[in-house]
Amino acid sequence: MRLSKEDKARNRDNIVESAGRMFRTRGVDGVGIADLMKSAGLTHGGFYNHFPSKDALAAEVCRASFERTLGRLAAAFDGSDGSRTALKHLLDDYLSAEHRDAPDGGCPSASLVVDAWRQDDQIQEAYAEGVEGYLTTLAAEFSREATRGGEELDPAEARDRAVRLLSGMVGAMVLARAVGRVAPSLSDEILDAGRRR
Amino acid sequence: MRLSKEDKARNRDNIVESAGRMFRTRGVDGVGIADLMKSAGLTHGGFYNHFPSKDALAAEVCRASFERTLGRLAAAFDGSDGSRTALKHLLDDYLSAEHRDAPDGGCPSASLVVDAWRQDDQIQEAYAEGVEGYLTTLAAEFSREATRGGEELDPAEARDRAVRLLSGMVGAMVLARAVGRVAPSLSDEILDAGRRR
DNA sequence: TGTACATCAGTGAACGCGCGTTCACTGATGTAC
DNA sequence: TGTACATCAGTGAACGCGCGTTCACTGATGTAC
Repeated sequence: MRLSKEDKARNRDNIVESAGRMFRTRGVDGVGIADLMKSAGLTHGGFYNHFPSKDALAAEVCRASFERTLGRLAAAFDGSDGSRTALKHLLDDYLSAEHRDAPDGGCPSASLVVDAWRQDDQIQEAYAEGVEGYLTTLAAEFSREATRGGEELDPAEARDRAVRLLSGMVGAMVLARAVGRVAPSLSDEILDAGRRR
Repeated sequence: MRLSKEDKARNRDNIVESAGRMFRTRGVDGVGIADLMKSAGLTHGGFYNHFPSKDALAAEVCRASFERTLGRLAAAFDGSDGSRTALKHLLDDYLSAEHRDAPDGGCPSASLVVDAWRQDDQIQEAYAEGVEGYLTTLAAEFSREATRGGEELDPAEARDRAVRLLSGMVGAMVLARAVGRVAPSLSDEILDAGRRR
């Protein structure tokens, strides 16, 4: 029962979408092909009509996740009204209990960081591109806010701050998740301290 | 061929030691019982004479790794000569290329952070205790340095700084590792920016 | 536009492999007398 | 202190399971004429 091109494309999107949610929650190793195809409403055998391997899917998922969150980030910066800096707003959203407890729709920098380290290079490639995108966007916003405040900001310094901000956010998030089930108050404390940055 | 108690204890120590190195490098899921027993000079069947399960070993490894690195940290703080703050020295050591490239002897906060998140609660328990130990030690050193400098430091503020320092270090390290193979210069940049903190 | 045929997305069984765990066995160690 | 027996650490085969991947098959879609 061959499907139309539109149906096939929709199925492919569904696979990437649900794999994206599952990989971010359980890690690439924590989700089987059968799991993820079932969650997309299909059976496991058809997987290879869409992707050459699980690693290739993971790389695509990484790309797609970064693309979406980067888009949201850029939109938030563009729509910023200046009453409160957009970067402060980002920090509060990022280091929230909601984000910690729902990795599936959240930032791939934090949820896929170890998969990028330990899995295939394809995934690391997509991950590194995503991180670079984040840094560029963050550095631009640092510069924009400085300019708006009438200050001068060396581009290298803006970049430096972007790197430290991302490191701090990712570190706080992975730590908060790593103690979340057994030490919830420590986990909250880590998020709180990060927000007071 | 039953072994003496001393031999058995030595074997057990060897297992914890080599599992510690392997888990930190490849993750708990990345190392099989057979692998790790072989690396300790034994065959896989004997594993269960020492540990009730792989998760139990992982928790023990987590405890042992934190204990050792915490001991080193405390010793470094005690032996500090004050010519350069001990915390600055820690930051330089921690965010070095050597530490990034050799996770096996390094800080478990960074290398086991995702295992603590996604694996069994036993591991998370040991991990959370280790993090708590780090934070206590770091906060005490913040207070000590402030006192030495003739300043007043609110304990809550010292603790806050400790949390942010650890988040920043762990975040920079996991990010640097996550892009290290495909984007070595970005990886170096992340470590450099963290050290300039 | 209609027809005949090739293509190919999805299905579900199967393959081969590695994993965590169990088990019967061996023989040196520890212990009761 | 010496002896006889129980204990138990290590060995390596085996078990059961789930995984990534392959494959023969089905039948609707796409296409050549």
